Amino acid sequence: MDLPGKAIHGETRKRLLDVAGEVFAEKGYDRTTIREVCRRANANIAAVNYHFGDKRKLYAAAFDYSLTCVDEKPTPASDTDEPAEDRLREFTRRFLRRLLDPGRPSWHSRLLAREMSEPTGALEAMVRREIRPRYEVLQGIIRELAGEVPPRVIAKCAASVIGQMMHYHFARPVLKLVSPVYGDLEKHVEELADHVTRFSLAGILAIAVRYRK
Amino acid sequence: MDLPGKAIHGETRKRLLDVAGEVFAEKGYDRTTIREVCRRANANIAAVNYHFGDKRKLYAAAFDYSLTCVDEKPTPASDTDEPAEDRLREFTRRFLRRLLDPGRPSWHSRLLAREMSEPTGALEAMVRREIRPRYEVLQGIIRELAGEVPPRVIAKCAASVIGQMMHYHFARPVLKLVSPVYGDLEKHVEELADHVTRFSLAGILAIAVRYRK
Amino acid sequence: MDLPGKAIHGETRKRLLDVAGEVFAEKGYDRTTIREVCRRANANIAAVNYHFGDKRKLYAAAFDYSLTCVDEKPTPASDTDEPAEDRLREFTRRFLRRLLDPGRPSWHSRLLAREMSEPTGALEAMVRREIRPRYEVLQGIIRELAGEVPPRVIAKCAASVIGQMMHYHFARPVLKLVSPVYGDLEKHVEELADHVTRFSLAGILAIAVRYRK
Amino acid sequence: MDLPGKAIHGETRKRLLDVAGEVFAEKGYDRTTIREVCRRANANIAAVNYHFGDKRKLYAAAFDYSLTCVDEKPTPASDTDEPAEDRLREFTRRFLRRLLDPGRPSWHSRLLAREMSEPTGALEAMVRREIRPRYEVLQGIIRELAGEVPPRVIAKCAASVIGQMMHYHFARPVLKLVSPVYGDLEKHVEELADHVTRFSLAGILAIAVRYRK
DNA sequence: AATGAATGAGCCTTCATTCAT
DNA sequence: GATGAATGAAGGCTCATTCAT
Repeated sequence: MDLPGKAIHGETRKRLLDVAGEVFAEKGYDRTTIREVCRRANANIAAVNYHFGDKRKLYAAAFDYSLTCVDEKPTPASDTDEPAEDRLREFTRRFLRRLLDPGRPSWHSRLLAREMSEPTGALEAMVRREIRPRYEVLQGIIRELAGEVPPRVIAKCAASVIGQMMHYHFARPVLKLVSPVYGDLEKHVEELADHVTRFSLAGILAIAVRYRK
Repeated sequence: MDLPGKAIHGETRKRLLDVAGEVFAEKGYDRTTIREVCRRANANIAAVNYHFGDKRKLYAAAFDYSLTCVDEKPTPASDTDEPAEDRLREFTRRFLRRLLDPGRPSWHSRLLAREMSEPTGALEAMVRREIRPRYEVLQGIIRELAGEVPPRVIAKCAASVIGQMMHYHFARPVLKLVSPVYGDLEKHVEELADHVTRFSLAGILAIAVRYRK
Repeated sequence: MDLPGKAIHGETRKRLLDVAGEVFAEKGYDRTTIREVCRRANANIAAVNYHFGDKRKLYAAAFDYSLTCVDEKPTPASDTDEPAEDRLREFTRRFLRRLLDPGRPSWHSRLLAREMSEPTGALEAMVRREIRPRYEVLQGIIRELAGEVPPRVIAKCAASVIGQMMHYHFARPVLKLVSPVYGDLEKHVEELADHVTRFSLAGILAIAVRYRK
Repeated sequence: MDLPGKAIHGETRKRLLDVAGEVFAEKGYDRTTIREVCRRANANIAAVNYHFGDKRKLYAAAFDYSLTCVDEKPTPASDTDEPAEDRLREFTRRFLRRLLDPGRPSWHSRLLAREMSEPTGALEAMVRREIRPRYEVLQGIIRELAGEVPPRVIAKCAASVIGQMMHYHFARPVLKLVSPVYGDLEKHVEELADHVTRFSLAGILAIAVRYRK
């Protein structure tokens, strides 16, 4: 007998995961209630504890799941033999597109943003699987551009590149209040990518020149 | 002899404000309980209601108070006739010092960070009073460096400069996980300021050159 | 062996309803705490929220439940072909018995009394289901006694009959203070019913005679 | 120096009393907060406790004060040598006028109504000073109409007369729901007084006749 | 006589969690 | 595998009241 709302065996867990990602991203960990998650997932109130143990573990699972969902290869820009400059441009374009494009399942990056400003312990896996690889790709590019410079300098340059882009994500509400220009800017991803690329390119080279003999 | 729980008339409100700032910054809005604030402020549980009305208003007041507490003048770098390059250096140094120096009452900037990632409505005043003036100072410096370029370009450069620095604040937990280098870096404010200045200087000039005839 | 606090599945709701009726009737809405209701119902403090949503809805449910509990048929006096006079006597007897008999679950009528003096919105259903039918029965009897008189006159007579009886309920504390006689009277339901019947019969006929040609 | 809102010495107490009567009548004892009373009386939050001791005593004082405020003589209908029938008419007219006339300071009777349905202990004085005298006047009239009948019978008749009238006060919300006719009726005090007089007159005489030899 | 600050008790509500089925 | 009933801990808030001035 098929009761309405009764899903296929084992489907509940997946639905829970999907909904949890959205809700956690939307409201943050604390403001999210497992009641709402269960309701939106059309599941029983006890389902979370049944499938995941408790709220925290649901969060961890949702977070982890949000990573495996990302189909896009994170490192395609590195293993080519294009010039480093082009690869930098490609890197920023991809990064910003992913960060700002409204078409994407935004809850993924929002989840990340939340996790960054209030880490719950689920961050580590994410860094290992998502963030660090990107940093490494970027550092590879920078190394090629800068030549023989200490790793510390590479690190600073990488942070400078990423920081410029992340700013448009994190400071979004502030930027909009600072000037209407920024409200408009976030819609022009390509323009931003171009700006960041040029700005960073010059920056990297200027830094590097000090370490050349 | 000062018995706990019985302070000088009118002191409680101030104590509440101080403690609230710390706790809100430390735990975020939701995880903060007015019970804890009151306990740490050595005040009665009803004191918040009496002095501020409710939790949200206490938050707003603490936030606002955290702004008025900042004694440092926000715009000393602009009204000199030093070369723009030096003023940029001075700007980044001040900014980073304020952002990262552990000696400062950290809850001020943490409060800001929280407000940025989950705005509660108290953000607007802060932008008007704190953020925007700084952006304007910075944009003044950039304009001087870049010469005749569209305001939109100035805006992008300003975001690039600020973004580099804010990244060390916002992404702190992530950076530490990415590489131990970053954990060390945040202790060397002067070094970072120097890096950001050089990197940005080159970036700004490179961007500007495209708009020169 | 029945451990307290762990009753048969689904029993709690009913127990809550029963106790709530009593307590609300005894203390009024405001003075009633859900804590006490839960304690007396041997239920957890959160049970009210779980089963009814909140205090107000518990009240509404208890009120409604108190209506469905009344097993006695409200209209047996009307569908006979006894003389109208006898039916009036039967009506008042039933009414007063129900109003004053200490053997009955008093919280039912006390709940009604409370609702009358400070309506909470639950009154409408009660009027529709309990009060109006009785008024209509009574008006039927009066119409038969009075003959062709305007509906407005019927209405006034009905109010006069009911009012006499309700007075013993509502003004009970006052009446006892006015004279000890009243303290005694409320125990003699049959005597009161007889009095009200005779008094009203004469009243109705006296009123009616003015409208006869 | 005269601060605005600063009243003449000793005025506060009186203002408090006035406001308290209104608010208690409007909201009932529990729903009334000392804060609101003080605010509306333009007095300090501690004024109630200062002048009256506590909330309950304020209520008692306001209740008592509401009695002394009634300028109208309660017993003018008795000391004439008009025929008893006319005096009954006059009694009901006064009673209903006072009960229903919207022009009067309604909080007086509302306070009484509240006190009747949930006595707080302030009722006794009121009965002694206000209610009992009226009952005695009415019983005098009835005695004159009924002749030699037992006091108990007089008492029942008095309750029948008063009950008819009080019903329009107490059951007002119910009556309006039962039929729109009642909503209209309460505006026609004279008509109601006439009805009650005729109805009661006949009732009293019919009761009395059984005790005549 | 009167005040504003401060108190402590207690209420309703909400939440994550667990139990019995 | 999954559910609905039931729990207990705690949180925000409100209120009458008192204290020091």
